[in-house]
Amino acid sequence: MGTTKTQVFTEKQNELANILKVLGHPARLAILEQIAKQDKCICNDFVLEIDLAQATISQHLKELKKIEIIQGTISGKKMSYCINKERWEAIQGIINQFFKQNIQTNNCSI
Amino acid sequence: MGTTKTQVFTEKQNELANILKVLGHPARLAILEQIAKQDKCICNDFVLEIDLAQATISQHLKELKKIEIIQGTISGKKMSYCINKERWEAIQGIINQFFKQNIQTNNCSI
DNA sequence: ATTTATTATCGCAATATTACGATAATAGAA
DNA sequence: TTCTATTATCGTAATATTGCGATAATAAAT
Repeated sequence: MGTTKTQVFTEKQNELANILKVLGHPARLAILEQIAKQDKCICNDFVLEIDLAQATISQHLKELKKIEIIQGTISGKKMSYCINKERWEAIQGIINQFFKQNIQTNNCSI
Repeated sequence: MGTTKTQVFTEKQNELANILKVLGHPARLAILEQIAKQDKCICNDFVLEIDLAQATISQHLKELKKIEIIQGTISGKKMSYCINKERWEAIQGIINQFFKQNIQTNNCSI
């Protein structure tokens, strides 16, 4: 227990759930917002802006990298993170596809 | 520890993160899909469709109710769940607002 | 009144997540 | 080379989540 029973669900459901789960943390949203609007995006920037330990920020960055919504390049001793715009839009698309499904509004008598 | 440091983030970030977190589970996506497309939506329907114990389904329904994306009405001894369409669309809007923020694409040399 | 069907809740075990200090690893500066 | 800055990773503690069986609660059926 404690583990999600992924075998029970479709690939699509698991994939979307995983994306949403990663996005479902305020620190990760804050990081994304900051990367999106800023020019130079190194990990230390986040540490200065967001009141979390450097180790914690680094962990969150790793999660975001896993769903490929951001990517990092090494530039000297610093790390430069940026949005993977294609993936960003793809994710937006996947989410919207979910929300655009037809909703039966006549199923409940409210 | 183990707790998200919500004080550190904006109301908006926490709110969106919370919504995404709830949506970030395949069982809850499956439930939403089933409610959305079906006509009669009682808890037992989910138990028959989704291979999870009744107690587990009930718990997931509770999570979904918390963000008000679904609502339930008692009809006899059965429970009728349906999508809260207004909220559904509002959530879609909140998510899209996040994704529509301007992305600096020239921040990383890739 | 008793039984049955339906759903919520409780209590628990297993696992995951969050956060952080300490430390490693690396590159540039002195 | 030695020091410093930057970032990742390890280990760990606290808490949260997931899932389930058992049980409670309620309404309908018998």
